Amino acid sequence: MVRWEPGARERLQEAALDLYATKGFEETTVVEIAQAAGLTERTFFRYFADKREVIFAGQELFQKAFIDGVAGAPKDATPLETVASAVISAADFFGDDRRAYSRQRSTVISATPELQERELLKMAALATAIAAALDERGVTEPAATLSAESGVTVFRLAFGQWIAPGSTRSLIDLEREIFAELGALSAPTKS
Amino acid sequence: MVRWEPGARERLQEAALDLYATKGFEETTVVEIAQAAGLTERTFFRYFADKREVIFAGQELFQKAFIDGVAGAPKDATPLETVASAVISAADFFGDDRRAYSRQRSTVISATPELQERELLKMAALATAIAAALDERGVTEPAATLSAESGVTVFRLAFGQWIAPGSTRSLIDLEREIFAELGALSAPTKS
DNA sequence: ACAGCGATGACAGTGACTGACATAAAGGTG
DNA sequence: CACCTTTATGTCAGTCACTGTCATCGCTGT
Repeated sequence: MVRWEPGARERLQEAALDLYATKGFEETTVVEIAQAAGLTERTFFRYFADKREVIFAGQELFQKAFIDGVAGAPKDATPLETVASAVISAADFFGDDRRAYSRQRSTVISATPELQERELLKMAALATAIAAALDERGVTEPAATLSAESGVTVFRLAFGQWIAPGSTRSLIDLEREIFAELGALSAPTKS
Repeated sequence: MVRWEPGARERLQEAALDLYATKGFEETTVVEIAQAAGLTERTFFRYFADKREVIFAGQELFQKAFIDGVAGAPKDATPLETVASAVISAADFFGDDRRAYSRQRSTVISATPELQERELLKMAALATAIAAALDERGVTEPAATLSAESGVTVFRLAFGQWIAPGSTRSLIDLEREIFAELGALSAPTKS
């Protein structure tokens, strides 16, 4: 096996993120991305459904980790405990090495409503998949959806703190902390 | 005051929903919507930022009801109770008279990923606004966001049941029921 | 009558995205 | 090695969402 040459897909992804970060999403044309990758516009659209999707490709493994985490949770766990265990186990995907990349990517998304919409759609799909996995385990609605959505929200909050400037704690720690707060929400009023 | 003539904005909204429902969103062009309303494409874009937005215009009052509901909740309520009270009070917006319309609108949205994205963005904005209102009341993060997101999720689930075919119960009832399930989620494991 | 103003139309332009077809490189089969 | 098939890419034309600019039309107050 010779040295790894990045394929067209990888070159397009890198060029796109780079241009979105430097010029801005709207100011970047697909033609520019394609040229930067040494390809044509038409080829771009053979790899990615649209201009937004190039930022979100390759999250299937990460989403699969969530689902597997649900399936692998202890059988006697409550729905929320199940989701917590899945969310925490999926955090392995985000080690310190990915922090800088995640930061750049999130900065671009935060700056672009169009990309935020797409991210919300991905998260909604993730929540739906988690709810379905809970269903497999016998959790009924609406508990399944409620737990799944809560878990995704915790993940998003933890992820936001994880990539915050100056943050140095691990994603797992942050998730655990926020899950604890979630549990405290339904606690009786302190009197 | 003479008889009410629907203005350009209303005609566009009605024509758009009608066409989206009958022909489908992607198959409908903005020119068609404008023609159906007796206007031109250019005028459409003077009233709505894009082809999706025409379906979502006029939700400001409804979102305002949520925020006011948060501000008007009893001072000794927990964050989750506060949000529940807000969500429940905002349900007044959806009486039985709006059910048929809401159904048609939701059917169109469910059939169109592009519209789902926009709806998710609106819901995310609503959750952010609710969290900010909680902040005003002294609720700290991440409890504020967690509560707000939970409340919005409950609303979405209840709304989904409210417009389900054959459904006849009131939105408020459905919301109460699902909030109860949410509270039960963090209950100790039944042993 | 006229000046100003708000709503609309007309028109040209950009850029995302698609379908159809051509081409070229890579690999297997006789 | 000639041949065929597959796969990746380029080319081109076309549609449609969306924008900037300028013209026009009708109303309103003076």
